This record gives sequence, structure tokens and C-alpha cells, in this order.
Amino acid sequence: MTGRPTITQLAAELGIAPSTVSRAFTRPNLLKPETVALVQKAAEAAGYVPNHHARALSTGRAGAIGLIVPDIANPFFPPLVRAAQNYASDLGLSVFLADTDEDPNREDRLISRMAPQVEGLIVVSSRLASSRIRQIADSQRVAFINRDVPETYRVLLDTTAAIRSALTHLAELGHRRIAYVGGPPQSWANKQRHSAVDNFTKAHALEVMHFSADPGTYEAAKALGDSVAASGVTAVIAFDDVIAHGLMGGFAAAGVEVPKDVSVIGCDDTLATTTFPALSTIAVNVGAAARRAVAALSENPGSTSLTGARVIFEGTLVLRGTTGPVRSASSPLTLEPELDYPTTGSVQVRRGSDS
Amino acid sequence: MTGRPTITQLAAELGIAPSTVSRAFTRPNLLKPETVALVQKAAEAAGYVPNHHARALSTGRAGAIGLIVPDIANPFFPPLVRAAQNYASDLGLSVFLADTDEDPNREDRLISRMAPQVEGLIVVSSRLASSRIRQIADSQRVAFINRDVPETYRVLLDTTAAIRSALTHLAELGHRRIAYVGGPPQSWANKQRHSAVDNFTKAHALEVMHFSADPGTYEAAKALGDSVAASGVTAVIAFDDVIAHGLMGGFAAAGVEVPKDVSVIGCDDTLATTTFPALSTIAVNVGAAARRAVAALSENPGSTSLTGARVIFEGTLVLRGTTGPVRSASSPLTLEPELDYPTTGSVQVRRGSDS
DNA sequence: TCTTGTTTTGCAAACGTTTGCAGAGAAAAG
DNA sequence: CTTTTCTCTGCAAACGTTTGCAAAACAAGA
Repeated sequence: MTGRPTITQLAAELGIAPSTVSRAFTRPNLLKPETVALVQKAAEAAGYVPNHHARALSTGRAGAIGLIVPDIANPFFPPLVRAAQNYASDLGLSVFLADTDEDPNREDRLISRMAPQVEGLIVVSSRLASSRIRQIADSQRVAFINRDVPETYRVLLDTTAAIRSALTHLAELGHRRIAYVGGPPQSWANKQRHSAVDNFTKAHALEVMHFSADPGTYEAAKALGDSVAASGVTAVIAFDDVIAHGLMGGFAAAGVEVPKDVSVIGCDDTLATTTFPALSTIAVNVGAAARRAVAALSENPGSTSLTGARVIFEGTLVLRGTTGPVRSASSPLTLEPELDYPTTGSVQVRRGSDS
Repeated sequence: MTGRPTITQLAAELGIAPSTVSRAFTRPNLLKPETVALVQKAAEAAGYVPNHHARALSTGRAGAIGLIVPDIANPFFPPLVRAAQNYASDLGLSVFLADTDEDPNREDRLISRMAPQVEGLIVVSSRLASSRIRQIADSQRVAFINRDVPETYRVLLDTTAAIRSALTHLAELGHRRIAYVGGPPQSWANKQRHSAVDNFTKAHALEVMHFSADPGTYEAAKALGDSVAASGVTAVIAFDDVIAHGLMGGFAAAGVEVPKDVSVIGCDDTLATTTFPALSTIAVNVGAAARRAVAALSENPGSTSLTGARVIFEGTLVLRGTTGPVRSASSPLTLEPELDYPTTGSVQVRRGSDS
């Protein structure tokens, strides 16, 4: 009759108090087992399902988290969304998804709009100014992924070490002139990868050239193929796999062969082995990052904001078919052995193991 | 102090009634302009934002819709999710996203769990039994995408006509033996495409062979490359672009050239021009479908279920680089001209124009 | 049988809105 | 100056839960 059955209706039907019915679901150990059985049977029969809004109003817990990404159509994000949603679901949380379309204003609006109605927010690859981010982190429960603003709760997919490995590998194959082809300039990951390349090449006397695919699409990268090839580099590291793939398309069109003429390494491992040749890349554990962020939000649900933390998952180099020895037979370089970066006290380093 | 400011606090602060404050936001035309200005200023200053749960409880409107997809990592879905979310956002609705992991039980559970807390549900490519779907449609506000169960509200991306065009095109290029490589067997789209191919080839005396990539991944399809090539077909239509792409990978590994030795046509246009050669495919307006579904849910918000409807958006053939004349020079077939299928009264046919 | 203690249940307030109804003014009409 | 009609605002109930507190029921110890 009157829509979905409520706790009160169930109670009336059974001749008991609404509070008892409520407890049958939320604190069954407080009740006589027979009572909870009774209630459960009646609930089942009537098709009762609890009203989340009423519960949220009463308890102050929203039972949901918000997830904000710049562009869900970018293959980097779906696995992350998936992992977040699965894990949240395990914790009894629903997830609101929103897409900012790479627009900082839209992102800001979405954050304000969602924040009050959720347990907390996960903001991935934020395009907001650092000052604004810190402000937001002060008053909202929000975990950032791939955006490194001090004092905020952030989980980072760090590719620095993997990039060093990649460059070492390239150097050992005899490569001396290397290109970095960047992605979205506002992106933390892009800046991080950019400087990882810079630092390493500087330290080891490799020559580096910078390009940037803007926007970071296959087409933009493909269009860059000619100039990258013409620059005389023998290897390229791309901001991500789609740019690497676009480059490969551009190279193919220009008659430049991979890896014979030029080696290519991507990042994020979003394409797996679907390119030809299969793309060498830096794999990154988005699932672990997503789960960590969800967990952070679900912990101490009371507080009005998250305490700052910097959680790091390191990427790993995976070699496939797009890397090979340099064409011109220059002697392979031998680099001094890599030393592990010391990890400062406040930094947790983890190697992601996916479940 | 005590968390977010509430309507009651604002009211007390201004010395007016909570109802007035409420009306300042929801029915400003009932109030003296100065009053609403006053309230708005105070709200702004205090950083007031309405509590969605309380509102939902009071009005019975959830202000959110649920979106359920089998696998967000499949490139078919992200654009759909994106369009749904954008349009919902325009309508002032948030969207809950859930991923069923292709598991019907999980799907069923998710539907039951989400339904009560949202305005309505969009279920994409449902893997549920038709009987269960009809049952659900009876008691819940739910719009299905790409699942055609009578009496439900469903929006379908129809590729039948486009497949006829594709086959016509192939026949004109001289192809006589054609393969259809299917995807998820429970998928409505797969069945639809399968029989579209069957019907046409039967009617025009073309030879057809059926294969199936299970699961519908790049790898599975790639592994199928050998047998498809060995079957002697000169053209293949794949369930979707990722299978088409996988096939191309398999063909390349087997030394079979596309389109010289075999033509391939994909479906859904999820890969655009990122393959080599660029994949000929059937483009489909997922955005329009998503928007239609969202609109359906936002209309007559009162009702307990949606009235049945069958909204159709037709796909269009887009020819790129993977189709060419058959290798062995058999004479091109001339087919009798296509006739438009009559559309029965209850069927709305639309050609999607994206905004 | 009377305490005392423990387990089980009920009462009622609270969460933050919205909204039907009615009261208070003010303006218009007589 | 009274009545009528509006316009604007306030009161209070309602939405469906949860939960602190207290009452009731029962068991156990004396």
C-alpha cells in the first residue's frame, strides 16, 4: 500500500516497539535471539529495507563516499573507480561518482556539493590550486590521490624509482638522447615524472629533450610523432600509455620502427599487451591506492577532517616489446649502481600487492 | 562549532522561523525579496549547505540516481557513465555508481540495496534473467540500457541496420565467407548482433561462421586469431572493438594482414583511430542513451515504477582502414537494394545526435 | 518471600528538512 | 472606519531511524 514498509509498520504488525525492530538489525546481540529471528522473518516477508536517509539523519553517518575524477573516459581511472567501489561496498559504503571534465571550477563546485552528504571524499588527480586544496582539506574529510599537498591526507603513486630503472635500462641499451613526452601540465604525476627524468639524466650525463602532448590524447601524441622522431632521440619515456601509444602511431606513420629505430616506455600500464609491439611501461597499483583512500575515509568517522599523511605506492618497470638496443652502435654506458633512496621518517613506503 | 550550520541555527541567528529559511531556498517567490536576500547573505556567511538526507527524508526525493554497469573497466562504459553523470548533474541529481563484475547475483544484490535510496536506477547490459528483470521493473523505478525485456523501460543501441550496411559493404567488396566473433553470451547486444549477421547472411546467401571470445577480452580474442584465420573467412565482424582489436593482434601474430588478407569490422567505436590500421566499426550513441535513461528517471518522480517503453538509437557504420576488397578476385555481388524495416507503432526510432 | 542483579524491551527525543494550515499585517475596496 | 483580500511569515507535524534512559521481566542469591 503505502510504498515500502517502515520499521514502525513492522513494529505495529508484530506488536512490539520500533526501537526493538531497529535493534534487531543494528544491535542484535542486545535482543533475545527469538525476537531478532521473529523480526527478521517479518522483515523478509514484508520486503523491508532500511531507509538510508533516515538512518543517516539519525546517526550522522552518510554511508557513502564521494569519488571525484578528472575524466572517467581516461583509461587510468576506471580500474581505480572499480577498486574503490568494490572495497567501499565491502565496507557497506556506497560511492558517488563525479567527473570534473578537467575543469578546476567544476571540481571545486562538485567538492562543495558532495562533501556534506558523504562520509568523505576521494579526489583523484586534482587540478585545484594547492592553496585551495589545503583549505578544503582543513574543513572536509578528503583523501587525495596523486596530488601531493603537505598536511593533507594523500596517497601517491610514485614512479620516480621506476623511472630511474627505466632510464638505467635504456642507458644500458646504449641510449644517450632521450625524450620525455609530458601530459597534462597541471598534473602532479606529470611534474613528478618530468623531474624524475630530469634529475636522472642530469646526474648521468644523458641528453634529454622535453615534449608535451596537450591535450594528453592519442591524437595529440600521434601528431607529435614527427617532431619527436626528427629530434634525433633514440628513446622516449611518455607520461602515460595513451601518449606512448599515440607516439607509436605517429612513428609508424613516419616510417620509424619501434623498437628498432626508437624505444618507447609508457606509464600506468593501462594498455597491457594490446599494442604492437607490446608496450614496455611502468605499472602502478591504482587498486591499492584506491583501497587505501577508502580505508582512510572509513576510519575515525567522527572527525571533521583527516589528519595529514603521505602514503606512497611505488610503481615497477615492466619490460615488454618496445625497448631495444640503440641502433647506432655506441658503447653501452655503465652506470654506478643505484642506491635506494632513504625514506624519511614520516613517509611510509609500500610496495603495492594487489588482492 | 557544532559541525555544519543548520537551518534552525540560521533561523535563530536571524530571529526568524526555520520554515522561512527553508522557503528562502526552495520557494523564494513566496517570500519578500528582502527576506530571501537576508537569508542568503547569512547562509553564505555561515557556509550553510542543505542536508540532503534530511531533505530526502522530508520530501521523499532522494536527489540521486543509481547506475549499475557490469564492468567499468570495459571501455564501452566510461563514456556512458560520464554522460549520465553530466546530465544528472545538470538536473541536480547525484549518481551512485556500482560495478557488478559481470556477476548476476552481485547485480541483483546491488539493485536491491541501491533502489530504496535513489530516485531510480539505470541498469546497463544487465546479466539478469528476463523474469527477474520484469519482476524488478514492476516494483522499482529502473531504466535498462541494452537489455530488451518487454514492458520495461529500456533504451537500446540498435546496430541491426548498421550491421546490414556493413555486410552489404563487405559483399560489395567481394567477401562471401564471413565470421561473426561474439562476446558475452548473456549480453543482449551480442544476441542482437549475432542474429543481425545471421539474418542478413542467410537472406543473401553469404556463408557465415560463428566464433565466440570468452571472456570478451583482448587476449581471448587474440587467441582466437589463428582459428578464425584458418577458417578461410575473408572478413570478420566482431561483437565489439576490443574483440576486433584482439583479433587484429592475433592476425598480425599469424602473419595475416588486415585488410589485405582479411577485413575486420568492430562495434561500439570505443577505440576510435588508435588501432593500426584504424578500425572500421559501428558507432553507437551511448551518450544519448544515457541521457535518455536519466531523463526517464527524472520524469514523474512520484510513480513507483516506470511505464514500459522501448527507445531506440541506431548505430551507424563508420569505415576506416580495416576493410578492403577480398583477396581472391571473385566477382563482387550485387545485392537487391535494402528496404527500410517498418517500425511498429509502439517503437520510437531515433537517430542519436550528440550534444 | 524479598532483595539484588541482569537481560530484554519500551518510551520519547533527536537528527534537519519540508509543508499544510493558520495568524498577522498591509493594502485595497467599500 | 470597517471589511475584504492579499502577501508574508510562523507553528507544528511529519519523514524513518537511532539511542539514552528507564521500566519490566526474569533469574539468582539470601
